[in-house]
Amino acid sequence: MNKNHAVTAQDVATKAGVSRAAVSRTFTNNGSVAKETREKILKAAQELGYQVNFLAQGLNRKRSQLIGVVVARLSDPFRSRLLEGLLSEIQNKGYQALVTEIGNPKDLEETIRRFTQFRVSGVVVTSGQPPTGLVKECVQHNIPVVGINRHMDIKDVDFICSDNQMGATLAAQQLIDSGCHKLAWLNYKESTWSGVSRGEAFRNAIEQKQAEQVLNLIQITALQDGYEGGRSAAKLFCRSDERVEGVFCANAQLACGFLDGMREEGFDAPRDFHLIGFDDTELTAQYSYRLTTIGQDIEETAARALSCLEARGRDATTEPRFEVVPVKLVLRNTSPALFC
Amino acid sequence: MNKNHAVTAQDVATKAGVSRAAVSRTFTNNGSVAKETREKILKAAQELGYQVNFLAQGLNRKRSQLIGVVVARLSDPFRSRLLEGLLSEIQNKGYQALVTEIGNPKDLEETIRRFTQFRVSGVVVTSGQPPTGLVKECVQHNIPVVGINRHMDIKDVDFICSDNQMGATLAAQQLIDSGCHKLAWLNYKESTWSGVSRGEAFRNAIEQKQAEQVLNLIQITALQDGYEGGRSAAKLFCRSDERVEGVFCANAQLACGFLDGMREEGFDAPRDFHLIGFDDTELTAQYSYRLTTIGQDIEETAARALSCLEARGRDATTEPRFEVVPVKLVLRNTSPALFC
DNA sequence: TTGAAAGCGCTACCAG
DNA sequence: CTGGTAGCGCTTTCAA
Repeated sequence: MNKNHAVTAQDVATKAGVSRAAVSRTFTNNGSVAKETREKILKAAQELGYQVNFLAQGLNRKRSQLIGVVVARLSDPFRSRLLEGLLSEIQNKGYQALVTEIGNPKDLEETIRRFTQFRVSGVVVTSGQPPTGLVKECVQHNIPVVGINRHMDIKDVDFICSDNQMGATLAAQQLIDSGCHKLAWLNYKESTWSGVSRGEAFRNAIEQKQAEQVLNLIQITALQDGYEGGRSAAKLFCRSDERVEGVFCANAQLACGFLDGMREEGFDAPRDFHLIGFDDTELTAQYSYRLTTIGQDIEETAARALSCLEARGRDATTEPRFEVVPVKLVLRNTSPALFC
Repeated sequence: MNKNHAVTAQDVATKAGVSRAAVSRTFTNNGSVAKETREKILKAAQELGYQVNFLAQGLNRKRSQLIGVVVARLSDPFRSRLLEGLLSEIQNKGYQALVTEIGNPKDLEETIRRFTQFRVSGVVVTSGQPPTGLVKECVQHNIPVVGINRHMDIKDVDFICSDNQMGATLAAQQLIDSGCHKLAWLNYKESTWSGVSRGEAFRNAIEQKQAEQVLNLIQITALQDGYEGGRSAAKLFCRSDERVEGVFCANAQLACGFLDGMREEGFDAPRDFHLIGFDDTELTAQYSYRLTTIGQDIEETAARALSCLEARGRDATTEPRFEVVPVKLVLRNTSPALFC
């Protein structure tokens, strides 16, 4: 077999009877190598089982083919779907994902620091509010940063975001067309930027429609996030005297919880009210929920994120982008299609 | 501010008036450094914002503080929970996770190769059957490998596995104690080792009980995996003449799907039959399912996986471990607690 | 097109 | 305890 020691470019060079510079060139498609030489090298490498040492390569280039990904609460199906999409895109582009989960936003600092220590080629933030200072550090280190479904006022950071405006408008349209007049917006008390932004867009959409007919919009606030938050919100809501005909939720987990909470209280959709959630996940499609949702285009989002990273990697002074990815209305049982 | 160039150990050394060897020592807690010197260095480092370059460090040590994690189908809540647990453990122990998702088992080869190129400190395989040859390659490179919820006959690889035997026995016990005589085992046609193993254990448990009373066990085979697999299996099953009182499923997704499929056909648990699934996830706890499940101890599993990696990292010739993690029965609505 | 050589930033050994 | 030094394996000018 092979010697116990890992096989290096020098080994290949020796075996092929060339310099190790030539080996490097063939493997990085960088300099020019005579076709014949190249083949000799490839053959030798093959036989020896040579593989580039990424650590050494990165050290030299001052840049690894690693991409840092910041995630949180993977138990939320949407978040894990997003991670899945990112992983797939990252791998397709020939990078490797360095994934860090942050429990509380404070961890983000240490995380990003770690990323820089690995000289990552880019950082994707899908959770937490990147502390401005830290991101600046990345920018200083010349590491591109892209945020997904969030926004901050930081120079030189790109953002990819689902079209909350469009989503809210589609939802409002659907609810109103279904004949709902008493509408509600359900969101978590300490919602992220995404949630807030969806709420504002929904309110705006409703206000526009108010020119044509009388509409009523209330706000339901969940004290927790996720499924349980939605569920308790529903129970609390039922105990109030308010009634509502159409509900739009900041995310799918909240929506599923709300639906279940209402069911526990004896109400159901679409019989007693209509319900639309943001984030189309496997869960929302399941028979017991069949939630009408706003579907985000995860593949597109991931693709654009990577493309931002690469663009800014090439030229750090690119004009910061804020890209909006179209969403679509996925009609299911909780607010069914209209047959007019 | 700082010079544009990243600050190196040499910069710190110069500023502190020591050699860069001393800097290295303080930051790796390796050699011995006078307390005073150490403080000088730390201070200088602080002021300069020095951070170890992990690429250089890894290159030297021939080992990075990276741990490779192989995952698949993160859309399955159990899998994403497991990843979450692993990430948390990996980070707590001071490593960073290099996560790769593999679509089909063929990708595993390239993946593991990439891992070795980064000189990872270990590899956790949560999906796919690691091709023996590849794992051997890791072992040759002296990279510890641990598999979770799977098993192969490879020398020098450790395995951590939920106690399928115990889970199946608990499930059998519960169903029988609830008065079920006609039992069924539901699994995906091309199930992984875990599923198969759970099925065998269930069969055994039933057979043991048969000494005491007349029991009947049939097998329901899902043609797809996951929720949809369970759902179609239920529909198919209902169309047959078979009837069943207690069903045990290889995993939670299958179980949820089966339940929904049965509901679509007008049956429900626990009214018409009892149902127990493997994998306790957030989904199974939700009101619309409230599935009785066998709960795996993910934190414990992750902790043991890491501990195996570290043990084998220290001494590659450790006796291969096959560790079994206890599970527990989580009683919910689909097979409620007995009050005897 | 090719090879020699100068590092990338850090660790670890060895002598002092 | 400390500093000098020899690499780790690769990339990338620079001449030839």
